[in-house]
Amino acid sequence: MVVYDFVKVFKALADKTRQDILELLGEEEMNVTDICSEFRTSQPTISHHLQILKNCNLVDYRKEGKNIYYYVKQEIIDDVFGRVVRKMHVRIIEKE
Amino acid sequence: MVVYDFVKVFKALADKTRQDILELLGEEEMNVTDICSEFRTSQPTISHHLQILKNCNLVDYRKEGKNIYYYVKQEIIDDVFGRVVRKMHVRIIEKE
DNA sequence: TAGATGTATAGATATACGTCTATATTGTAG
DNA sequence: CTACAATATAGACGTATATCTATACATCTA
Repeated sequence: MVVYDFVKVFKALADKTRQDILELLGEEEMNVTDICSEFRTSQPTISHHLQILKNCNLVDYRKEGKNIYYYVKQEIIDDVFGRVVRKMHVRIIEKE
Repeated sequence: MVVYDFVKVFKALADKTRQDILELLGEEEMNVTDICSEFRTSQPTISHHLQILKNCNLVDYRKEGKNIYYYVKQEIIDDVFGRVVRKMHVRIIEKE
């Protein structure tokens, strides 16, 4: 059974840039250069954010030539938030 | 319509002590002294954490004499996580 | 009204974090 | 092999955060 460090996960989510990156990657995988072009932040900073998201297992990457494509690990997102939702007794209301 | 600052909320959740406080309060409301007795942290520090949770609307309090009882605002938790779950396309798996 | 109890605020301090520039690393193509 | 393109790492810097002690504020009770 996988054990999550919820503090680590929430810390990763507690930054606007990383939230935006996750939202971007939620649509489709992207390489670092393309991700960077969506922000006014330097490439090394984006790289740093990607490492943080990777460190808590929310994203992963695959290499293709000199490009590195990052993508969301949806099973992990599902699992983590499933646990959070149960732990916090969240009632998910369906959106009309 | 309420607009949440998700960064603020996740920052509030990105601390073990605050997660533990929320879990405690998830069971039943508690006054500050009783909350403190569950931690090895000073009372001012606990007070500080409670203010942070209060600031992002995850908890509220009621006064009763010289005691202040803090409690979880479950509707907010439900609403916030409902939004997060939709935004991140989370599939909640029912636990067997 | 004094003292005691419960809680918050102020101020100090150490550590963590987000950002940048400079540079290293990896991979491709001439 | 060299030059360029894509990405990561190193190191510096300012700000934010978690914690503490001391103290203020609020409320009850004798």
